[in-house]
Amino acid sequence: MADEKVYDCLKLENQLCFPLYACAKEVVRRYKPFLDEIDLTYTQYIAMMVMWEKKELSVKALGEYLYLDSGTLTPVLKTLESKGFVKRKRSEKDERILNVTLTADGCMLRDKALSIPTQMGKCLDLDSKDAMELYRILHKMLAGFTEASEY
Amino acid sequence: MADEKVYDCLKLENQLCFPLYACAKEVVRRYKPFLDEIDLTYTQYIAMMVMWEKKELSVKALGEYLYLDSGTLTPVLKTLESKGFVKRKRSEKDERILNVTLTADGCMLRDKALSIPTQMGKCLDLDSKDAMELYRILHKMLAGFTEASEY
DNA sequence: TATAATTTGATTGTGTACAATTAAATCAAA
DNA sequence: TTTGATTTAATTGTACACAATCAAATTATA
Repeated sequence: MADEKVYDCLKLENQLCFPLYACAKEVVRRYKPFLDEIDLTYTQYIAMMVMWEKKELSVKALGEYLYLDSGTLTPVLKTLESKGFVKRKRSEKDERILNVTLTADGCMLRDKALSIPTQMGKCLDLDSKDAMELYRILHKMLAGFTEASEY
Repeated sequence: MADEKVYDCLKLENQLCFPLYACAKEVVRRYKPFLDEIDLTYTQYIAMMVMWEKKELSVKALGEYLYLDSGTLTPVLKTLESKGFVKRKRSEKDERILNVTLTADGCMLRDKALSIPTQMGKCLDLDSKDAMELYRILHKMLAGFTEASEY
């Protein structure tokens, strides 16, 4: 009686959220040895990815790309600035806006990071069909989230 | 020249890890309003899921289910104990082992949690085919991880 | 133009995550 | 059986993550 079927929906193995949560953590953990070599944490790495692409960006815009708020980004960006990879500067037109720009050192770091995606790909060993499916489904979910939060 | 194709592999949109990381965070965030009602955080919730099923467990065994180490679990379990949902007690046979047991209050919480999986399911709005695919791929990845870390 | 509302980051506090170290207990080998 | 290795949690330190609040600047409105 203690293990009635009513409770099956609360079993860890029947959750979709849990493998998502656990996988995300494990993947970030697998990144660590590679990211250590370029002195970045995972959060710093994805922030740099956007910086490499955009060169200059406000904290707000960066946060929208990364799904992170200023409470998380402020310390991350301060660390990246102390490492000399980005500069933080208030906009002259609107002092509420803080613009983040890539430095020469930050730009050079891009070349050091080039090998990381391939190395990670190997260590996940997911066949390309599954990888594409996973990519598709996750982006579908994310799209649903941004849609739902804008009313 | 600044945006050569060599760097495409470092674009955020070409990563598989990033939507995984972002989705996991968003899903946990979506849980919050529901979990607030039973005074649990997400980590506490998944710990309770295992406790509801197993009734009694060592910290180590719990950590293996959740992919979490004692550095994370110790404070989580102390909080759950302070809320009266679990008891922590050293094993008499082997004092290195700390056994966690479900209390009557902890057991009762299970009924309050019953509606959460359904409510979350609605708010993710993923069709069942995609949900099954996602479940399959994530578990495949997790299996690959545990395999790779046992040598 | 005052005043109110909004935008934007920063700050604060709580709660994970995890590596590295410590400490205690148990187990294994010579 | 004593020493050495292993197991198991706890502790410490660093780094997110996010809700809530604050503060400053800008924009909109009466």
